[in-house]
Amino acid sequence: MEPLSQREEQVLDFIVREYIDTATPVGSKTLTEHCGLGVSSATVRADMGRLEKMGYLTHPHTSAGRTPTPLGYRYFVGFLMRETALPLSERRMIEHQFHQVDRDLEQWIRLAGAILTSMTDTASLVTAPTARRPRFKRAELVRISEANVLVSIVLQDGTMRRRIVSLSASQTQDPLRATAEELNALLADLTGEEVKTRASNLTSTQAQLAEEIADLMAQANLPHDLELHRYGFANILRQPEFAAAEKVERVVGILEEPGRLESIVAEIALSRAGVQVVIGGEERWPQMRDFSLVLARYGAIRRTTGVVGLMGPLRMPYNRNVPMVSYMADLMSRLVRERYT
Amino acid sequence: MEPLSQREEQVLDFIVREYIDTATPVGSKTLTEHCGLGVSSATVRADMGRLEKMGYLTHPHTSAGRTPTPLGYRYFVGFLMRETALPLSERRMIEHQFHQVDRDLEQWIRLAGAILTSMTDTASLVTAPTARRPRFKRAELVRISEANVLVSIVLQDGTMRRRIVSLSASQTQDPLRATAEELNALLADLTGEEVKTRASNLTSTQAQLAEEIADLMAQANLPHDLELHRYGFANILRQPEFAAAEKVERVVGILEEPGRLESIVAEIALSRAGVQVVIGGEERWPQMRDFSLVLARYGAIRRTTGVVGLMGPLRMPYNRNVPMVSYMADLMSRLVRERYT
DNA sequence: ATTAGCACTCTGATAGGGGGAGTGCTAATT
DNA sequence: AATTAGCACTCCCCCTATCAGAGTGCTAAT
Repeated sequence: MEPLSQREEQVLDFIVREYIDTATPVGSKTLTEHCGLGVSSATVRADMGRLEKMGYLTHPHTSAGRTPTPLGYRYFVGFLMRETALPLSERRMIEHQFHQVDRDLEQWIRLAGAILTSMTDTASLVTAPTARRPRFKRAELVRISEANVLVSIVLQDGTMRRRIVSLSASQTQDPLRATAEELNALLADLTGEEVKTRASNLTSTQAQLAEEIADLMAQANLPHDLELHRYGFANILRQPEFAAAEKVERVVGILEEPGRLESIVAEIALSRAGVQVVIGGEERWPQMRDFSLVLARYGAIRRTTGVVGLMGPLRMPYNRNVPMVSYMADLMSRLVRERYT
Repeated sequence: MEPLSQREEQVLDFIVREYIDTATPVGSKTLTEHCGLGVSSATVRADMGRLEKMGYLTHPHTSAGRTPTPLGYRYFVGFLMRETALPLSERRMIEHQFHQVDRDLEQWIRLAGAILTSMTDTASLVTAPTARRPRFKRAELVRISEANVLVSIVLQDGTMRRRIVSLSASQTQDPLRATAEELNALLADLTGEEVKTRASNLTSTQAQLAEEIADLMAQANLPHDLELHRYGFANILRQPEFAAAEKVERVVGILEEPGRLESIVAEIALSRAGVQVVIGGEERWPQMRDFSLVLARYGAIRRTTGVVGLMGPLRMPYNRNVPMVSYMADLMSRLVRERYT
């Protein structure tokens, strides 16, 4: 693939920006008129033809203007859109809102989602920060009935899990409390796998409970247990590209299928640091064909990390949304570090 | 309002059933042909006119057939649709699926939602069973950093809450554990209000923690904290009445607005026992104009109760869905009682 | 390499014209 | 008094034709 000439880049750049703005295919004439490129429409047409052959643009049909392909957007995000910092005034406004709110994780998450959604007019995604390799902190055993015990565990990152377990030997509350204390001493600060191996050395009731605990800890790491909070999906549907009914179904389908978005988000955001932009699913997630994700990890690196980001149509203002997500991730990181260390 | 004659009832009955089936307005001719009413179309037309004047039917426009109004559906549900039990074969199938699955509350909830959705082709709503007036069981204090403590509480019904609290006086883990034990002894089996009054008699750290606990318990009772699980909303959008874009937005809007559905569901289902059918929001919830809810409470009466149900378009097969929800509520009640008592 | 010019293509909006389904009314019938 | 047949009327929906507009692709000239 030969590299793009400077003018071709300018043309692509303008088409992407214009299309993001107007949602209508942009033709050679409007292009030459609106951007001060000193060439005629015919020249631009030739460039457009080449860009199309290289896969950066498409036609909806003969005789409509060009629209960017996912590849075109990717080129734009990678090479053309120089990333600018979020304006100070907006940063101030956001921080102000965080100061208004209780120092409470759940509230931060909700606020982050609400701010992202309202400032970008697309859907936002936020997870709570969790430890990469969670470590056991404490377990609590509550007798619910004859043989049934509610096992609730707290991990070092503050994550909680619970499950009702049927014990093979029934116990009253007092011995249970003793068992819990023993387990807490034995398992403190262990990872899930370590709990599991430790379990094999224990006796009946304790062994059973330890295995349940190991299982709960393993579950906490599964992507579909990520607890991905979603906000503002109605905004996506307001975009003109989702006027068609079958597109709407695709949105709702992705929204609903349990664990689908979670695993995609986990894979993307946890793979690398910095803002990740995934446009149109990139062969890896065909059901995301019509969507772009702008995600960033936040938290204390190598310890507790969460994800914030956006999901929207391909045609989204990347040059605004990327700095937005980037700033929000920084802010959340700062908050988490202040709180958890 | 004069009562309906027998033939008028038959006409209304047929129109509702036919419209539910076909989603197209039904005219006088198709009516006389398909149902063995021994009268001519002109007679039926007269009846239809009267039914329309009384508010049970509408026209989309002159010279289309009639469609039921919300009032028409309500009459149908209340007086015409005699409720039949779910066929034994289906009951068997459902129970079988519950036996396949671990005896775990979360799994039951997910399964109930999935079954309701797949067997009715509409959206389903399920909440976990919670105590009407939750009572404190145990609290756990985990030191997270200098002055911050993770307070996690378990209520008698197995509900869990957590919050990070900044203590005025910092403490190490060991005194915290002692504090927790003291609090657990002091607050055992108290309701939220009782915890609150008890808090005023305590000293600094304990008082602060007890107040946080009372606050957490109060929050657990707020409708928007209901944890309403939603399944199959994509099914609603497949219905022909939601082809229009602005209707789709209304669906997603209701789905998203935090706490909206929760409070509606709470108010309806917790008001009375038995299956509650709310058609078109009934003046009370105007944003539900286009939807019907079929909800039922389940659980151990006066103790732990949850809600199962359906949400769909007005035009839904009530004669199938009501028994469906009714059966599911019975089944869940049985499971909960087996488990929790 | 660029450009002006031109033929061609496709969309989207607009208007017109049946066909069809269904109503509402009236007068006749039972 | 209720029912019915008949008929005029209304409105939707689908199909078609038309036309302006926008944009392309090609070619020949610069």
